[in-house]
Amino acid sequence: MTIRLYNTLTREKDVFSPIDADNVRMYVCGPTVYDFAHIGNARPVIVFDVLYRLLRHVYGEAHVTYARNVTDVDDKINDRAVNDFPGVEPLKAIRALTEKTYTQFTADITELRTLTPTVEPRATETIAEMIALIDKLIAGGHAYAAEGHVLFAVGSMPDYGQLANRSLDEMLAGARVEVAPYKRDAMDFVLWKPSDPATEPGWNSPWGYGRPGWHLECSAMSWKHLGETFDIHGGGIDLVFPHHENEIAQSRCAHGTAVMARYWLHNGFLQVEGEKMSKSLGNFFTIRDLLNDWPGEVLRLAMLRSHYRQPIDFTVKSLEEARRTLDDWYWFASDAKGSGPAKAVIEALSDDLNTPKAIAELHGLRNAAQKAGGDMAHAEFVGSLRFLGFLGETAEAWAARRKAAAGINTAEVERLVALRLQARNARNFAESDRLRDVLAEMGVTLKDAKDARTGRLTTSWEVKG
RNA sequence: GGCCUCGUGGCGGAAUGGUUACGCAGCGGACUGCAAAUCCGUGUAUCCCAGUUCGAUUCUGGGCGAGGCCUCCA
Repeated sequence: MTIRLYNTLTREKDVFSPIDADNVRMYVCGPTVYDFAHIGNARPVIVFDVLYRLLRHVYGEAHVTYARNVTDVDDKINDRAVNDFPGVEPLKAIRALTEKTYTQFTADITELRTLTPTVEPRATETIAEMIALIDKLIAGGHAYAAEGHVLFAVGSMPDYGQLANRSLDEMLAGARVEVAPYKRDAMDFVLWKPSDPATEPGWNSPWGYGRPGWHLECSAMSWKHLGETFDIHGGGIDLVFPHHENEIAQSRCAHGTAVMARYWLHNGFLQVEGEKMSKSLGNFFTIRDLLNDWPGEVLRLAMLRSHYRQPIDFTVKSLEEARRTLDDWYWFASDAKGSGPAKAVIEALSDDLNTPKAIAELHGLRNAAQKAGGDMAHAEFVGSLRFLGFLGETAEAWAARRKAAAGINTAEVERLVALRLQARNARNFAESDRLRDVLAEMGVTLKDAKDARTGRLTTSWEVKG
């Protein structure tokens, strides 16, 4: 199976060929854990989860290493920690905050049916590697210390700007950065900055008590867990510049390598109801908010209905459609045993993670199973769904969610359903229709059928949205 | 100002140098006391202009429109 991936580095769909097929390595920029994760944060988590699943399928579960970092030191975290834990020593305060938010994050994305990465390194546990990286950069003439800071010298790297496809001159022309007086070049970025021991977290270093720059964290964590060069680096498209560009600069210059990662993948942005999500517009949703109203699999399906590089417009309508689809899939699959994923699904995913096409294949498998009615077709449909992270619960549990959400009193509903069936059998249609309306009012949908053997009328019910 | 995406039916959303998926909604039919659910079937689209070509939605150029990045951001 040939996997093709759109590589930001080459601006083309490249054939994926791992450095070591026995150990395929992928790094994805994870969350900065200072608050609840929002639905935009969920996109890369879901997208790269699908890629992880595909790689495991193709190369074997034991042969893929997926690292997704946790940024647990950052100025936003510091500010929040000072606020939430006044009087607590800074390092302890940020740990308390990040421990809490990281736990929330994990709980949220678990509901999105994402697999746990092989390793989830924390920045604060990778400080030694960061200092070692800075040492290497200074020794190689790629960084310099100035006024308690250590800065990366972009001028020391001839092809800086390769990922963003931008030259230094172009960047300077449009730059809106304030230039600190101690910078040699306006585009130089910070690797290490001084901390006030009283109010800011910090660590001892050869350049004084301080903390790492954001970009450095990912270079250190990927190095520690995946090596100097690895296969895939992922993240949101907004990270291309400066974050990923700077990671590349740090890692390549420190290790003297031609590439940091061979394939750079970036997911598109998410909008909400046609507008950029922001707190001021009032369309800001955390994953937790949405999970209160929608099952995680609905969010997951709604997300995968768009190709990962396209912008996605997250709307209530799209969630409703996704829920309808999953209702049908759960109902139709009805806990059948699954086989492995269908070849067509794997092929769709192998073409730069074409999840919309993969979903179309799922519909095709469902309809084929409908027509064929055989276990084989059913098994492939179910197996493909499971492979993509759906059908994570029983059909009964899925239906129960709906009942719980609608506040259904099961005993009362069944009493009314029985009464209606009685009226109907007595051909008292006025009464049976009245009861049907009462039930509809409660959100209950009835399904009438005839028992094939006895010829008796039967009624089952469910909650539909 | 610089860099980069994108523009497909009512909506979402793939693909393709020639026959344009799939889902939702709509419509018709079966079933039903009538419905619903379910099943079967079905209409509708490639932003505009020019070029290349036997043929373009697809390639090239221009235009118009939408969005992103260049600053913390998934």
